[in-house]
Amino acid sequence: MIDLAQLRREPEFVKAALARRGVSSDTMDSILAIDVEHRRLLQEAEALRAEVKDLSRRVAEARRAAADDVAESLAARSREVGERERVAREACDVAGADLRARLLMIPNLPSPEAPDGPDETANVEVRRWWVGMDEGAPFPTFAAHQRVAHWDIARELGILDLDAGARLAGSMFPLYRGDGARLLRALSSFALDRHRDAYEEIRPPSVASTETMMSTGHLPKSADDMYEVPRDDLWLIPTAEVPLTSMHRGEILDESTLPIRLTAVTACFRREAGAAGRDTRGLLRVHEFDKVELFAYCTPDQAPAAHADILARAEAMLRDLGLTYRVLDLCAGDLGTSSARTIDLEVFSPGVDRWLEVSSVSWFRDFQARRANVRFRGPAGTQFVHTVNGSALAWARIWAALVETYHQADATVRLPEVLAPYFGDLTIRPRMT
RNA sequence: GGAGGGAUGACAGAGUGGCCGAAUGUACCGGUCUUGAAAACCGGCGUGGGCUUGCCCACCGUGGGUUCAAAUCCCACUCCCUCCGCCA
Repeated sequence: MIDLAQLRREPEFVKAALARRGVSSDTMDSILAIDVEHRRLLQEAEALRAEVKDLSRRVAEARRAAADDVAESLAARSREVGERERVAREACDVAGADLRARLLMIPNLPSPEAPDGPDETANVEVRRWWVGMDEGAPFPTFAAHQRVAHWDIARELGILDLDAGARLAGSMFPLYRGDGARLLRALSSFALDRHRDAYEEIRPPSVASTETMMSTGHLPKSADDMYEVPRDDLWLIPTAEVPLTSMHRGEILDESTLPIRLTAVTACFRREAGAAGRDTRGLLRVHEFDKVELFAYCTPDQAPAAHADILARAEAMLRDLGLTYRVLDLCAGDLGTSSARTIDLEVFSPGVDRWLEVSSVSWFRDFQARRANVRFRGPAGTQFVHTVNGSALAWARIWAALVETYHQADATVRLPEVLAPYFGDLTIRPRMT
């Protein structure tokens, strides 16, 4: 949630920032108008409330003085004022609820560093990396055997059964088998071990309450993108960011404990409601995938370094996996609701000949912390923490990129050395069954 | 799923209708004392909101209700503990 006090204090600044991501100035003006009205009603209700309290106090005094008739007349007056207070309070609550509902729909202010632009076409490519680049090698051309789509390779090797997944849950719910399943397990272990030096491993629930979903900004705006369990008022998490952000909800942290850095592997569930039929072959876009997330609660001062650390770790993993990737600085118009700045990592998957998003490293400033009410106590008093997070990494697309990149001329897949401790024999051969 | 007990400030723990936003202890911060520290003593010490910055309002798990007045009474819900049942 944006800071209402800031909106009042410097409305033109906030409007200008939000205009960069398509929020109209009229929208903000109507919020400001409701805020004025809400405060007027609040003052009215509170003044009446104070009067009721004062009268009640005098009732008690009169009772103590055994002046029962005085007490009764004071009580009668208080009843009357109380009735007016109830009316004022109701009007105030209506305005307050309206104000809050509108504020919840307002996205975060983009960071000044985020480039201008209306949508993903304006994202800025910061750099590319490929094996051998540092030694001056040109962007790879990829051999013919690398130009085979992962779904074809996977069928041949028997490591992915999309038909079975569809039978179980519908299309875009992949079922991995054999070495395909084992590869996912290896990737998660590889990532979690790698970040153990600084990030505490968490295994959170895979579902979250409506309140929890509100904290990260996924609700109310993105309800259509998530799976709901209405009977129990729960939602399947679209990312570990959701539980990790709420882990310390409502707490006041001691500054000395910051940054609190966490990592978790979870299944991530996405309905992909707006993307039906687009880029959905194979593992390009699926409803469920595993992902290792890196996350930090930090002070505003620590946030840039924490954000950079997550980006550096995600990139280092891609390099160690020997995958070709590029780094995109998301423009203001393409940022997620809660984010002030986001750097995406896209891996190049030669068989499908496209860049696939495998990580999104975001800095939310205090937007999520304000919703989740996570603060810290420092020398300057109590203030909201900053949250940052990023994937390291999303496995379905990494799986696809690995299988395509490392597809050999002999039809096997030869995985990168870095996975040896987790996968053993790095060669995936056709299943003998 | 059933029965019972509980939820109060950083923590512990009083408070069962009326100056209770809340005793007391611990922790924490400042001071006195001390060569220094400890102890002792003195003082301070929750969060958020509104405006005429001194006042007002809200917050005792959450949401309703009763009352002139609710931490306190009533109802529902959530979570924790104990026991029973079921169970990977």
